[in-house]
Amino acid sequence: MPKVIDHDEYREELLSQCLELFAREGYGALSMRKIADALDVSTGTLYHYFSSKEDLFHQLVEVITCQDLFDAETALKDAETLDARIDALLRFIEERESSFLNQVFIWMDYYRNITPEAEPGPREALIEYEEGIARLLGTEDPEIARFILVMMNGLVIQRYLDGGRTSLEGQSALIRDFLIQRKAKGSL
Amino acid sequence: MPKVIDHDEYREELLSQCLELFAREGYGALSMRKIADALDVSTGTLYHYFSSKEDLFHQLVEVITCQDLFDAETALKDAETLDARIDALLRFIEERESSFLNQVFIWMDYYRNITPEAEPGPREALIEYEEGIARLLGTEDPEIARFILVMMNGLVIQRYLDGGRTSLEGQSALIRDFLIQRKAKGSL
Amino acid sequence: MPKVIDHDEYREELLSQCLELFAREGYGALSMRKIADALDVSTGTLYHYFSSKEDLFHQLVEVITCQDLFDAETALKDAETLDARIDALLRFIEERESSFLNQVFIWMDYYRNITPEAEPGPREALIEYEEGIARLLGTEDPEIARFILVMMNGLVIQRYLDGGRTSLEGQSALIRDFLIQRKAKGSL
Amino acid sequence: MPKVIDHDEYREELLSQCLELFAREGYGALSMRKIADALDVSTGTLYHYFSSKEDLFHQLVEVITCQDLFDAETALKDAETLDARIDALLRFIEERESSFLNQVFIWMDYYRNITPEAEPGPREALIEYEEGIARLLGTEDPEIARFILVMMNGLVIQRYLDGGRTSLEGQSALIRDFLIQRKAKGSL
DNA sequence: CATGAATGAGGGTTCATTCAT
DNA sequence: AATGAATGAACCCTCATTCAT
Repeated sequence: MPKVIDHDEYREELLSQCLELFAREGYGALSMRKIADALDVSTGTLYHYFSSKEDLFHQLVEVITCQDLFDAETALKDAETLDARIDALLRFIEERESSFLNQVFIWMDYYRNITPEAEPGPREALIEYEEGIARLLGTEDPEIARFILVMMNGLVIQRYLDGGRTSLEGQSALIRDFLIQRKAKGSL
Repeated sequence: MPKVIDHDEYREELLSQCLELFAREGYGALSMRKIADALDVSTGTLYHYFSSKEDLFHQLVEVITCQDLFDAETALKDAETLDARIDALLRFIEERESSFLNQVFIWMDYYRNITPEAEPGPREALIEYEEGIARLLGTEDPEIARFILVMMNGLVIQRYLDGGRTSLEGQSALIRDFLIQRKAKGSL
Repeated sequence: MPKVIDHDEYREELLSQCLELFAREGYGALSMRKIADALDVSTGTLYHYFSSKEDLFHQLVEVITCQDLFDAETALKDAETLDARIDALLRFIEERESSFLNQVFIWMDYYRNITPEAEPGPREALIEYEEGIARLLGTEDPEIARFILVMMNGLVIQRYLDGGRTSLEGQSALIRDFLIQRKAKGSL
Repeated sequence: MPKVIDHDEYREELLSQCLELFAREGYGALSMRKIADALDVSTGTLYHYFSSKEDLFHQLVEVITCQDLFDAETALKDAETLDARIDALLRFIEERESSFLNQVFIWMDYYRNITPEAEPGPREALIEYEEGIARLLGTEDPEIARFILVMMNGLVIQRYLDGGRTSLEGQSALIRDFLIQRKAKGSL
C-alpha cells in the first residue's frame, strides 16, 4: 500500500494481483468485495481506480494479454535451429500450462460476460500469437501456426476436464513428430 | 389420479431445452428464474422436477453426454476403410461444431462451479469418447485418440475466441494429414 | 389408509397424527408438504379434509384441548381425600410433562401465528382447566386453581429452558407443602 | 474516512429495536425484510451488521440476557428486610411483566429454531437468575429460588394465554403467602 | 484519496394453495 | 376421493455500486 505512488502504476499493481483471482474463481463468482479483501483495500478504492467490475476485467484482459505475449517472445528467441525452436515452443507450453489455462478461462469469461457487441480485445492477441508462432517456426503457412494454437488450447482444456489424465509429454511428442515430418517434406 | 403427465419424460424435455441456455450463459450467469422464463414454466415447477440448480445441471451434463456419444457412434459406424473413417470423423466434427462448443462450455462451467469434491461426471464421458475414437480409427495407441479429442476441444474454443477466423477446413486438412502420416508409420 | 371410512372419522385420525409434528416443529417450521409426507397422503388430500393450514391447526388445537381435559378428569376421579387428590394431581403433572409442553408450544403458536383478532380458542380450555382443578381441590378460591395452572406452565417451560435441571420432584414437594398448609389454615 | 458511525454502537442500537419484533412475531415468522422495514433500513444494511438472521438472533439473545440480569440486580439491591425484599421482588416482576414475556418467548424460540447442538446460551442466564433470587431472599435452598423462577415463567405465559384474566395481584399475593410460610418454617 | 455504510435488485429456494385428472 | 403438477409470492442472502465523511 504505497502512499505517494503514481496513480497508473498503482492501478497496474492492483490489476496484477487480480489475475489469479479471476482465473481461479471466474468472472461471475468473483465479487468486488472479494477482490477488495484479497487486495487489502476497500471497495471504494477499487472504484476509485476502476469504473466498474467490467472495466477492471477489461483492463485485466489487456494486461495479461500483453504480459504473456512478451513472456513468450523472450522465452523463445534463443532457439536457433528449427528443431530447437519446436522443442522450445513445446517446453514453453508445458511450463506455462496453468497460465494458458487461466488465459483461456479469462478469455472465455470475457466474451461470455462482457457487453455482447464483439470488441476486438483478445482477438488481436490471438493474431499476434499466431504470427509469433509462425515467425518461430519460419513457416509461411498460417494454418500451421493456428494448428499449434489450437493444440495449445485443446491441451490445457482437455487436461482440465479429464483431471490431468492426458499427458503433456505424450501429446507434445505427437505434435513434435508431426512438425518434424512436415519439415522433412518441405511443407513447413 | 394425477395430471396426465409422465414425470420423467417431461423432466427430460425440460432438460433438453436447458442445453442451449447453459451453453450460452454459463452456469454462474444463468439463474433459475431465467431458466423458468425461457422454458415458460414457474420456478416452482423447476424445483418440482429438479431438487436444485446443481441437480439440474448434473442431469443436463449426463443427458447431453449420452446423447452426443450416441450420435457420434451412429454417425460414424457406416465408414469402412480407414480413410473413410477419418473423413467421417472430421465431417462429424465439422457438422457438430456448435454442439461441441456447448459441451466444452458446459463442462468447464461444471468443474468451476460445482462443489469441489471431484465427481466423475463428464470425466467418464471423456474416457468413453476416447475409447470410441480409438475404436473408430482402429488404433491401440490411446494418445492418438486423445490427440483427436484435444484438437476437437482446441478447435471449437479457438474458433469461439477468434470469431471464426480459424477455418474448419484448413485445420481438418492438417488433422487428416497428421492421421495419414501416423497410418503410414504403422502406428494407426 | 382405510378406504370406505367416515369422512369425519378419517379427518380426526389425520389430525391426531399431526399433534406431535406441530409440537416438535412449530407452526411456522412445519409445511403442508411435510405434514402430507408424514401422514403418507398427498397435499391434495390434506386440502380435501382441511381448508387451509390454519384450519388444520385450529382443529388440532381444539382436539388436543378436549382430549387432554378428558384425560385429566378420568385420571383424577379416583382420588378421594384431599391429600390423595393433591398427590394425584401432581403425579398427573409429572407423568404428562411432555404433553403439557406440547400444549403450551401449540397454544403459543396459536396466538402468535393465527389471525390476530383474539379468538377464544384455548382460552376457554384454560378456564375449563381452572374449573377442573378447583373442583378437584374442593376450593372456592379461583386464584388457587390458577396458581396450580401457573405452576404447571412455568414448570414445563422452566425445564424446557434449563434442560431439565429443575427437578419435578422438588418443585412438586414445594407446592404440595404449600397446599397442605393452606388446607390446615382452612383457606383452601 | 468512513461515514461517522460507530459500527458496534449502531449494531447494538439495531439489536435493541429487534427485541420486541422477535418477541411478538417469533423467530420463524419474522423475516429479515420485516425487520429491515421495521428498523427503517435496507436488508443489505442488516447484513452489513449481522452475518445472518441466526447471528442477529444469537446476538439479540445475548444482549437481552445481560441487560435483564443487570436491571434485576439494580432494582432489587435497595430492599433490606426480608419482607421488603419479597415485596420488591414481586413488584419488580409485576413491573417487568412484558419484558419477562418477551424473554420467555425469545428463549423458547432460541431452543426451537437454533442449531440443535445445545449451546449454553440462556441456560447460564437462568442459573444466574436463580442465584440472584437466592441471594435476595437469603435462602440456601435452591428449590425456593427455582420456584420463584417457575412462577415467573408460568405467570407471564398464563396471562398471555388467557388474555390477562389471571390477575397479577392475586398470584403475587399467593407467592408472597408461600414465601412467608417458608420463612415461618425457617427454610428461608 | 480512501473508507465502509447503505442500497435494492436479484440470486437460489420453499411454501401454501389450486386444479386437471 | 385422491393425486401431484403448477404457481408465484416470499424466504434468506449476495452483489455491484454510490456517496457522505
